[in-house]
Amino acid sequence: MSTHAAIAAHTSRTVPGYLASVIAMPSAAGVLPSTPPRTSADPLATLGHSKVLDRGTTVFTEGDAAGAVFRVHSGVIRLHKMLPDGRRQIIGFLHTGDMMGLAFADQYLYTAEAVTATTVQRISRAELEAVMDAQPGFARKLLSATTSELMAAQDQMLLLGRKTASEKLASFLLRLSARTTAGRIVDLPMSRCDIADYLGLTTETVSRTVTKFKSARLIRILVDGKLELLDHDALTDLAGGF
Amino acid sequence: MSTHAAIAAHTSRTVPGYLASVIAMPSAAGVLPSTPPRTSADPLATLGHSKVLDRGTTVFTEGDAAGAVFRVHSGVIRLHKMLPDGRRQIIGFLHTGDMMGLAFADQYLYTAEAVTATTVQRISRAELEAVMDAQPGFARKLLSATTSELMAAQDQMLLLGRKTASEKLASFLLRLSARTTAGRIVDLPMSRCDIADYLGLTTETVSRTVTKFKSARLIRILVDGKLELLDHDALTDLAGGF
DNA sequence: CGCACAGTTGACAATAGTCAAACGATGTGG
DNA sequence: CCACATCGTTTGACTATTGTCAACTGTGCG
Repeated sequence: MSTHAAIAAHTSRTVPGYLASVIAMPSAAGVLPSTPPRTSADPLATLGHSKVLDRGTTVFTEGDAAGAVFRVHSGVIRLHKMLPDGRRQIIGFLHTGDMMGLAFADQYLYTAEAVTATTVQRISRAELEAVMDAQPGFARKLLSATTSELMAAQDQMLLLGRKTASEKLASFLLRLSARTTAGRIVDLPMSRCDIADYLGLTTETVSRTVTKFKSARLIRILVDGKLELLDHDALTDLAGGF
Repeated sequence: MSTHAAIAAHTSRTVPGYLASVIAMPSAAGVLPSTPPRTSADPLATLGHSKVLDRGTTVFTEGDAAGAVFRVHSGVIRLHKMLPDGRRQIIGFLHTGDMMGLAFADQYLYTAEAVTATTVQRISRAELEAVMDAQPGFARKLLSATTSELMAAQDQMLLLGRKTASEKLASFLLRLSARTTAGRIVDLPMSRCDIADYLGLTTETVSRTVTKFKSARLIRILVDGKLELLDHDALTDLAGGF
């Protein structure tokens, strides 16, 4: 179980807190050449300030006063919740462009930590509110992003409640591969323990299932935390149409 | 397992669909006497039309073209997703005031069915869009509601991924009781199978756990699908601080 | 009255968890 | 430069929680 366990961050949490909203709003860097000059630039671009975080750093902790939202500019962040005895459930992994901490309450509802070295942009609640007031379309963008995140959360409920270990791992790998443009190569920056706590399994079960997939020639482990999907179709069948 | 199983409604669903957003916007009936006349009345009140649904009726099915959102005026609705082999995961139960189907995509991502006799208000996407255009604050209300729903989904992930059968049932009963004002009496309109598919368990395990709670004097079964919480504190401990 | 169905209970099986040991990579200090 | 410590991962043996299959009970409805 979670190596983190130990003393659970069990602050008072009767009040609903901030929650994550993944906002797909790629930074200017990735603009397609064919795209005409955009009429509405990123309204958050000039707000707040950026921070560089080492691997393992905590961005905020469940129960903390929630004064700001964050946007990931590079790297991977994990969000998790904990039970009093230290059992951990990872709520999601955030990549470049994703936002976290968006909500209308006064405490964070989960902990955010850097899986890899990351840069995040901190935007205070006040600033965010100001943008929503100034730009009528912005709230709808946030709504759209939050809605997408909710969809993902519902898929995850199906996974956690009804899928077997193999199905969970297959789904996880396919989702990661769908996220990256690079065909069959998947980047796995997180530990087996992180994967386990995301899929509702133990490290041992994840490890055994990975070994099973290797033996069945479904995947191949590469160097540097990368992995190749050898049989996308078989994995898709396993994952249950997702 | 789900008695529903049989032939799974396995339509094409590569395109992301509509998703649920629970909108706490109590109807005029429940206005507090102390509340001053509200400046902004329910902007959806006059839209669409109401339908009365029998117990068991399907409102919409996963994969259907998503042309409208719905608001529950009375009764209880369940939302579920299915795997190709018929395994079912209930995503949530909706009560009076809750909305479903809100999203920015063209297919419903889950099925909605009436647990009890219900009345629902159907609002077309076009009408909803029009309200968002006309009332700048409305998108933010929807955002707030969607955000709350996402918080609930994240709690459910923790439950599904990390809690034991007893902890799941205790959490479930406490959530239901928190929803109703009537102290220790909880209304359980859904079947054991529904509860099982919501908690990621089987009917048999739910039944056994209920029996265990009865033996331990934690709960008492009443007539007509009602139940009394005899030891709220013990249940809270069991549920893991929630 | 009896059929149908939800719920309960029992016996047994299986998936995943627990505990433990060993392995490999990485980094530190002698 | 190598020994050693540490951490993440893998593998094994065993356990246990939950699922499966099946029978039975109780309740409501035709």
